[in-house]
Amino acid sequence: MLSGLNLEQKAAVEHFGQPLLLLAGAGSGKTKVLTHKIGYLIREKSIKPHRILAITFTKKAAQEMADRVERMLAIKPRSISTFHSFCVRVLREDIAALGRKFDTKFIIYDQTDSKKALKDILKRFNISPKELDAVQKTISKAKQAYRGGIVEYILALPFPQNQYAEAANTYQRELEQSNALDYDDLIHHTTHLFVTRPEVRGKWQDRYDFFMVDEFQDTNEIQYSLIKLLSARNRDNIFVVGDPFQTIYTWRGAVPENILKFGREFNATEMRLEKNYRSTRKILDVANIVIGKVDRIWADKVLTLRTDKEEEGEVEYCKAAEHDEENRRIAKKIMELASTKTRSYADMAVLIRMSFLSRGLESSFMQYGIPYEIVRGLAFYERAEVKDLLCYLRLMSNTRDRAAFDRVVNTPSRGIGKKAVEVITGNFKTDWIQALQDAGFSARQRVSANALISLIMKYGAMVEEKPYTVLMGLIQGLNYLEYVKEQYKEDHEERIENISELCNVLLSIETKGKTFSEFMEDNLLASDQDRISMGESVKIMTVHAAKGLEWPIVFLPALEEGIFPSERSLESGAALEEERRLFYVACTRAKEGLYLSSAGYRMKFGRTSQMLPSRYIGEIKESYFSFGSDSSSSHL
DNA sequence: CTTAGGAAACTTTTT
DNA sequence: GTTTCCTAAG
Repeated sequence: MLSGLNLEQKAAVEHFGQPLLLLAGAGSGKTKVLTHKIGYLIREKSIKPHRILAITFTKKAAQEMADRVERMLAIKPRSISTFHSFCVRVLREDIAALGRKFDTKFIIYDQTDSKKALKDILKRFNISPKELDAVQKTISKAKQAYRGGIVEYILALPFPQNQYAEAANTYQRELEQSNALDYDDLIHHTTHLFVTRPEVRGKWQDRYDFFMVDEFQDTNEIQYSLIKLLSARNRDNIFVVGDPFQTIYTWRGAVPENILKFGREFNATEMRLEKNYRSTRKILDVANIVIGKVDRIWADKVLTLRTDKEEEGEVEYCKAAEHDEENRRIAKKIMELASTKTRSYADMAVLIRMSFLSRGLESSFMQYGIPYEIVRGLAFYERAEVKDLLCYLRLMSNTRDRAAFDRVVNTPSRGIGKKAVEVITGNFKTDWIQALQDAGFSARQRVSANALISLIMKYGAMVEEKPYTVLMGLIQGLNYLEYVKEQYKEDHEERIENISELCNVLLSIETKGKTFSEFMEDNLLASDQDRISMGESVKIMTVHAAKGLEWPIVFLPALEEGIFPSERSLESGAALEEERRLFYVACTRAKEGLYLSSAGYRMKFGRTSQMLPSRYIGEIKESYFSFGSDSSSSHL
């Protein structure tokens, strides 16, 4: 269990009997430690595999850990999951104990669903839609803080946030009515359950003997509380891993100080991994230069990455006149590297600060015939035609789902517009079928409403088990393909392609015997990383999505003030610190080659504006090398 | 209630 | 350059 580990890694694996805080730098082999630790606990400490709860940041990380453990021990560990999927597991079992309208078939609202719902509510409360993001953020903050009631928490905030309390309350009631939870609710309601229902808490506490949390710097306040609650009966059997310098999620509530808090409150032993096994020397030098200056509270936690690698590796910076040229140069470099036989396209990734940057890269890669793949969120499931159809299935599966109802009720148009929907909403008692039945309509609307009702009722009973069959019937019943041809004249072929792809996906779900709800849940809890294919292609993705991953060759384009660091971060010191950490994360993804670049001019909102090279370039140049000032491309 | 057309707003980062 | 919003005619 200890073979192939260095001294520090070994010490962390063998440590037992007291909480352990492991500060693990980028590429220092922390996944190795985590998996060997699981193996060690099972083999040496006779802890049952399913009694070890390991929390990771993404499903992909969980999957990878589970695979490695399985290869090592031929045992499939069942309790490696993300915070969100762990909470889903708890709630599927015990949500009734909350004493609300939810039942175990609750659904999860994604960002779009919850934004739509909230937008509607804001109208009713005469709050400007401009404040939508602020309201959503406030609600999220209230849920993450977990100080009793959400409404009370918001009321206690300063103006104008305290004005959002009523809207927040309505939002929560609507979610409940829809049997729906948003991402924050998953964790909030679970914690609430554990706090208020000792018997539920006790049951879950007793299920586990050992706790592990990865990426601890990215936990938020409520996740910390949740872990503390869960481990209360086994306070010594907890192991957390983190790196304060890879904190890149404070904007969504991550509290890196949780690392310090954990050290204090759990009286944890602290260990470090500073030896880097990933990157060559030049790459680490660059990363260390940029991360050099950090907040004082972290002064004694600084990890300086070291390597024994003989190879120097390559770091290059290239300044192009404008973004098209930059993209062309990247494409050329990729072609050049790929032609050497030692490199394949799959060895390379382009990491970007903002997703719109992928467009230019995409068109230049297309021109050069470079196989590429843009890794991004739910793109496919967000296509209008795909979402329409899925919302029909959602509504069949859960006739309380308001977001699905709103989308479906008049798509394709059936004469039930805004006014009519208001009438229906006023009639809502138990579910949308009932509301449709009870609404007073004109004769024509009655006919369409009844058609919709019978369509939903016809398939309602079988949608879970036979989603593909239902989808096919639905497309027929709605004459949906005709509607798409009519509605989207220009690109209807592509859209029909998408629908056909959706059919394929649901067919495979149906053949595998998975239910529709399981399929939806999988998708909603998946991370960007879960959508990366193994294919022979250059991956283009955001730096955030690349966290925890590595490639031999990494390109970092658009290193310009206003892009990286981003425009919005320029006003705040804390935000700039986070940009710096993000840049550090980006650099440390590379094993052998790191290609930095910027452009002098870039298109923004369809206008060309002048750009200055990022401050990070300046810092690297200054402390690293003599640099031909006119040369457009330099080796470091 | 629907549709078409033009204006306005818009880009961080995501489980 | 693209998506969303708004208005007015049918």
